[in-house]
Parts: sequence; C-alpha cells; structure tokens
Amino acid sequence: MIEDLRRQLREICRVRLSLSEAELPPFSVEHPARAEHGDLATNLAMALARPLRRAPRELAGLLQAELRSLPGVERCEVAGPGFINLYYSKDHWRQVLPRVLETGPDFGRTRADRPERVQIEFVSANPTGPLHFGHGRGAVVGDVLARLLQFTGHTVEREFYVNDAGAQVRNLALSVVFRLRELRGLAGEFPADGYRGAYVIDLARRLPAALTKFLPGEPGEPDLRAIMDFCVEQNLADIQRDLAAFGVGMDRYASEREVLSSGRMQEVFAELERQGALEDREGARWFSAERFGDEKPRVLVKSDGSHTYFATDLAYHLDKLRRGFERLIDVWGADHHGYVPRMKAGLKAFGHPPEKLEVVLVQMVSLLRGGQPVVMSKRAGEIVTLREVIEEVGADAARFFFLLRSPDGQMEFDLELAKKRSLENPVFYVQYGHARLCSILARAAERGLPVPDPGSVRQADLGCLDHPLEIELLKVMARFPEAVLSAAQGRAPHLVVYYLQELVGRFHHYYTATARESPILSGDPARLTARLLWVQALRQVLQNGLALLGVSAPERMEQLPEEEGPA
RNA sequence: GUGCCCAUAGCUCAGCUGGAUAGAGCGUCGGACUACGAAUCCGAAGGCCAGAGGUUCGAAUCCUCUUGGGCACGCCA
Repeated sequence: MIEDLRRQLREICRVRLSLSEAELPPFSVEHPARAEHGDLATNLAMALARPLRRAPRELAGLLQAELRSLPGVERCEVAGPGFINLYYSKDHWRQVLPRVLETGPDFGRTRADRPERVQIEFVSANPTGPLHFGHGRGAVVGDVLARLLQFTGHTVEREFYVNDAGAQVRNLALSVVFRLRELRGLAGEFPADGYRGAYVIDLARRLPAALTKFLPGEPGEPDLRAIMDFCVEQNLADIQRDLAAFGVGMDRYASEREVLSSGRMQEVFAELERQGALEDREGARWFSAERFGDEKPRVLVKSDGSHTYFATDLAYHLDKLRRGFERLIDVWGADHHGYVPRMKAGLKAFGHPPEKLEVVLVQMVSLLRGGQPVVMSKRAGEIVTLREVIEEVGADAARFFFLLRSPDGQMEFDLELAKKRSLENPVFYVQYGHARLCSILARAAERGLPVPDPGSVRQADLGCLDHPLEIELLKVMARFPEAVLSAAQGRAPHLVVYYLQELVGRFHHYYTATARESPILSGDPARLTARLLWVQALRQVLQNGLALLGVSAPERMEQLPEEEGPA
C-alpha cells in the first residue's frame, strides 16, 4: 500500500509539477498512529515546499485534487502544517480478502526491487562442546532473517562455519585424554585451557577402542589427531541435532580445515604480499589492516607458525564472495564487535566493497529463573545448554522469546516465564488467537453451517463485512506485507512479532466486543459466509507470520490443568 | 584510556532513514463468563523519552558534551 501510494505520488509530481525523479525530495508515506489522520498520510507537500518555494498547504491543496481521484480513495484531507491524509473506502479494504485467500501461504511474499544472492552465516559455534543457551538467540535471529529475506524475494543460503582446525579443538582433545586417563585410574594433569564440562567425560567414555590403544602411555600426534576428529564429529552431530530440535536448518557446514587445505590461504598471502600489505615482525606475520580502515595491523600467522582465526576466516569470507554471493550477512555475538572493522579491512584489501559484508550483532542474553539469575560457572564448565532450554520450555516459546527483542539490545530470558501458560507469556497469546480462529471454524462445521471455501471468495458478498472492527482488521491484514518487508530490510525479526501481537490483540478485542450482540457464527447466510472468509483470512495471515518465525500455529491449545497438584 | 552498543511508565521493552496528542505487555486497582475457548476482554492510575546544549517549520529520533550501565580493545575464538 505504502509503495503503491509512493509510486502514485511520484507520478503526480512528474505529470502535474513537471518534476523529474532526481528533483523529488525524500518524503514519507506512513500509516498514521491516529485514525483521525487517515489510513495513509504523506508529508510530500511539506517536503516540496522548500525546493519549490511555495507554501506547504498550497501545494497540499494541489496534490489533494489529484489524490481524490485515485482508485479506492474515499476522502483526502489537508491537515496541520500540510500533511495530506488519505482515507480509503471500505470496499477497497475488503479486497484484501481475495488477496489473502487466493495467495494463501504466499500472502506477504514480495519481489525485491533488486533481488540479491545472500549468504547468511550464523551460529558458527566451535565444535568443542554443546550449544550454549546464548547461541539460541543468534541461531533464531539468523534463521528468521534467512526466512524473511527469502520471503522478500532474495536467494538465501545458510551456512555454519566450523572451526575444526584451531587450537581449541586440540585443547578439547587433550581434555578428553585427561578424562580418559582419569577413568582408567591413570595419572595426569588437567591441561591448561582445558575444557571442564561434564560432556568431556562422556566423550572420553565414548572413544572407540581403536583410539585408546596408546594407553597406558601418552597419545602420539596421530592418536591425538584421531581423537580431535572424533570430538569434532561427535560435537557437530550434537550441535546439528540441537539445531534441528530448535527448528534451525543449515544449507551447508563449511569447514576451516577445508579452507586450509584448499590452497586459498596461499592465494591470500600471495595477494597481500603483492600489495605490500604483509609484514614480518616479532616472529609473526602481520596484515596491514590499518591501511584498509582498521585501527592497527593484525596477526595472520602466529610465531608458532599456526594461522590465527582471523586468517582462515578472511580466506573463508573471500571464498564466499568468490562463490558469487552479492551480500554476506554474519550473525555474531556482540562481544565480537571489535572484529568487524578487521574483517571489512580484509575484504577491502581484496577489492571488495566492505558494505558487502553486513554484521548483525546479537547482544547478550542473561538467563533467569523466576526473576533470579541462573548461576553458571564458565570456569567449571557449568553452562546451561540450548538443549536444556528447549527441553524445559519448548522450541516455540524459546524461539518466540529470543525474537521478542531487537537483536541489538541485551535481553533477559526467564525460564519460568517462558513456561507459564498465562497472560505474562506472549507466545500463548498469539498461539491462542490462532487456536481460537480454528475453533470457530470447527464449531461452524460442527453446527452444520456452510464453511465457504477460500477459493469462493470472489462469489461472496463481502459488503456484509461492515463492522468497524472488521474493517479495522482488514486494514491490519493489508499491512502484513509491509511489516514483513521492514523486518527483512531492517534486519529486525522482532517487528514481525510485534505485528502479530497487534493482529491477534485486535482480533481478541473484536471477539469479545461482538460475542454478545453478534457472534461470528450468527446472522444471515451471506453475512456468515463473509465472516467465515474473514476468519480464514485472519488465520492465514497469522499462520504466515508464525511460519516466518518458525513457531507453530496449533489448532487447539492443550487444556490447562484445573489446579496445580500438591507440591 | 580508546572504540562500539544501550538509557523511553513501577518492571520488560517497541517506536529511532526527523513529523501531528510518545505506545504495548506485565505488575497495581476496578469491572466483564448460563455464550464462537475468560489462556480472553474493558476501564483507571502511571512519563521532564537519563541530563545539558545545538541543527529546523518540527527532535524520543540527527549532532556535541555530561552522567550511568554493558561489551571489546591478545600471536583466543
């Protein structure tokens, strides 16, 4: 709608004011917060006032005459300092119904003006242990961003970068060896920077016999490599299982080892060398990142000869671009924010515009239980895993909660709250709305009332929908595609959540407001038909929104227990 | 010390590419079930948008400074 009007306004400016595209000042078109300001409002007249050296209200009057004759426009007013407020006819809004019901699951899908091949890298947790609950936020933000970008016309691939070559995996293997020896009653010393979590002991127990042959001696390098492989494989399998349980899918798992063995590293060094952007100093090899917008040089090869994480990650990012992606989106924990200029500098050195890489920083999550912080000791390896959270509150609630806040704000995640079947828990509010809509349709069928097929919407007399709240809901439905678009463009999945809360809220309001004098399942056949189509459309929009969030849309909510059992 | 993020109702947060009288949920108080699901709804109270300057027709939104929080500043990832 907004885009339609924007287009129409540009056209009017071109024809009536002989303004070229380039001469058009930026102007707003929005859904005003207040109903008295119409269905859509624009500040175009005010924006034009300065360049045209004419009074805003005078220009507004001029535009008003044109806007009045636009299809669907019922009223057009000039208000305040020069706002133009447009009111559309009820019939115009009723046309949302065929759009929703005929496109079904595709309602809200848009074609991007400029579709891009996007690669979105997220989670990318080290394969050194299970996913932490905090990974959940990045996982769901990345997942929903991918869904949103796809739904708005882009080609998206989701990728998980596995750091399977670094020192961390070696540390884990050493920790596993220590636990193994411990299990066998052999002496040993806990490795420096070792992993303390209980899962390390599990890994030691699960080591295949072939990998423990070195006992009671110490593992040689080949033994250790084999144990590293085993650990990576096991941990990755666990991670994949947890992501699947969380509704997060990946198209590809990229491996750091592959980057190292691909020859890409050599190419990276050769190119940097050619540019004189490499410097050997203090036994290490440095990239002159400060020449490309970063603060200072960064180490690529450590004095022990191994690559830094940055070195392989840069090669990996260059490889993504080589694969033809026009845009790279990385979802990182905010504690990595200092890393952004470094990576952009790296891309710049290779002639890529740094804007191609977009980093969505996801802020920290603090875990609470009934308002109290959950105590965790990272040192002792006591962490709350994503799996535990999913098992306790369910994937739907966990996803919804992570999506409730803008990614760039810190948030609290209260386990008790996420489990509550109550008003405090917004997941159930939205899901209940869907269940309620389903329930109405089920009840209609039960009573033998004719439930119209969505495909018959063009035959129905939609004029029967004349309750102000019914029209209001039509307007909200019509806004769905815009809500999706702004969520996608703003990399802000929470906007979809807010939209759904509004949609459901207005429906609940309508439901109770009409329950007494005019329930949905009442009235003459034409009216009933129109309302049942309206209900189906609402349900469809709700389903589409929930699908974007990866949250289920249950047909009925499980019954609450009448009372809590004895404690 | 330097850089990034944040500061909006008692609490948790939207709104931030400048627009009209700043919103929602929870919590508090008061109401609505012989009814399509009360897991819902209605109403009330609650604000110097951290503070101070600036930019302009117009600022929660943009700029500067201050204060108060978080994070990052390693040859860790």
